Amino acid sequence: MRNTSTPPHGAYLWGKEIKHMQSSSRFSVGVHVLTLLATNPPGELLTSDRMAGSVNTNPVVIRRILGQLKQAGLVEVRAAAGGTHLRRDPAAITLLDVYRAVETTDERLFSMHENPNPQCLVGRNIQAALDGTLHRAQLALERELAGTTLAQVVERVREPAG
Amino acid sequence: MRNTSTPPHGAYLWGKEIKHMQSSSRFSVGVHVLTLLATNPPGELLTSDRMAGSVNTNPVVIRRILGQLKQAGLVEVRAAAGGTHLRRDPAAITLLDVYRAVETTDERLFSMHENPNPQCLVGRNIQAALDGTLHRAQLALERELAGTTLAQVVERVREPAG
DNA sequence: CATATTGTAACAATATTAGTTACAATAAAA
DNA sequence: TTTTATTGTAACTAATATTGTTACAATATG
Repeated sequence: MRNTSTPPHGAYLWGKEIKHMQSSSRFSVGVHVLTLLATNPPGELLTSDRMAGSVNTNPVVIRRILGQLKQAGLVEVRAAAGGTHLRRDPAAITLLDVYRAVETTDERLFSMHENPNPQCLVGRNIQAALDGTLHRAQLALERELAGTTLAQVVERVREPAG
Repeated sequence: MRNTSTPPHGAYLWGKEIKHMQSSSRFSVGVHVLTLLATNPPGELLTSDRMAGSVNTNPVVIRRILGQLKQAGLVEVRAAAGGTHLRRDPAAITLLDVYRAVETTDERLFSMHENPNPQCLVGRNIQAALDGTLHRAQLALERELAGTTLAQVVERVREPAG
């Protein structure tokens, strides 16, 4: 019998201790929502119900993601007879901003098995041996996401061919 | 009521239609196992029980991953009084090989919400607008994984400081 | 004050993962 | 040939994440 009391596996880089990285559709929904806001006539607000109609989901799902985008400073949400609008120029919002805003549970791409046997050379050193590569892999991915702005997405949505 | 019959969300690039990308510890366990095999005296075999002792998990978990590594041509597994040994030089196995071998359920990093409203400009074009960036992000990550070999991991395990 | 909207709790359904037990199939060794 | 250790795999549990849903209090706008 092994691992009866300890958690089965754990996180990789950058603090927090949550288990899985479960890439969700939150990221694409987040980009969708922000694109809607960016293409909305300036000054006008959008309700979660309207946005849910475009994404084709439940308004609560939109509100949950809006809450994350709000916390990241990307949007302002007004209750009551309100709605949402962007707080930054679309050219100043990158896909990495969105990714980081919505993928809260575990920002790492790789999980590590938690309790390798320290009496074994490999078990003792495998984590440190992998750390650098996995970190670089994550950075490479984030660099790509940081290279696309919401303004560019809007442009491509407006001109699908070009 | 929306989306009552269709699956809630779907995969992104490259065929297959499975739902979540749930990055597991299978990748790190796979690398751990291969590192054990690479540091094992040549000619000798390792049993799943021995490897489970180093990883600190159940032998069946090891055998499941060995099955995937075998299918990818990285190891040869012999039943009975058997065990496992590498089928390639450690310098000819990259971390991308391992990643692809074990992350079978969904090799994509990003999922897309599946049924955006086609009557909306954004809903109609958001997928295509995101496709290129997400593809490049995935390629950037894979390029990093392809840049580290099992031989390098072995080296770092043997000399943790350098 | 009336009202539309947000924020959030609570729950169901689904999926993935790690861990576990059990056992038939297999091949090496005695 | 028999014994035996090991693999391969099915079946199950527990934990967790996610999406969708209902319900309703809080809120601010008009």
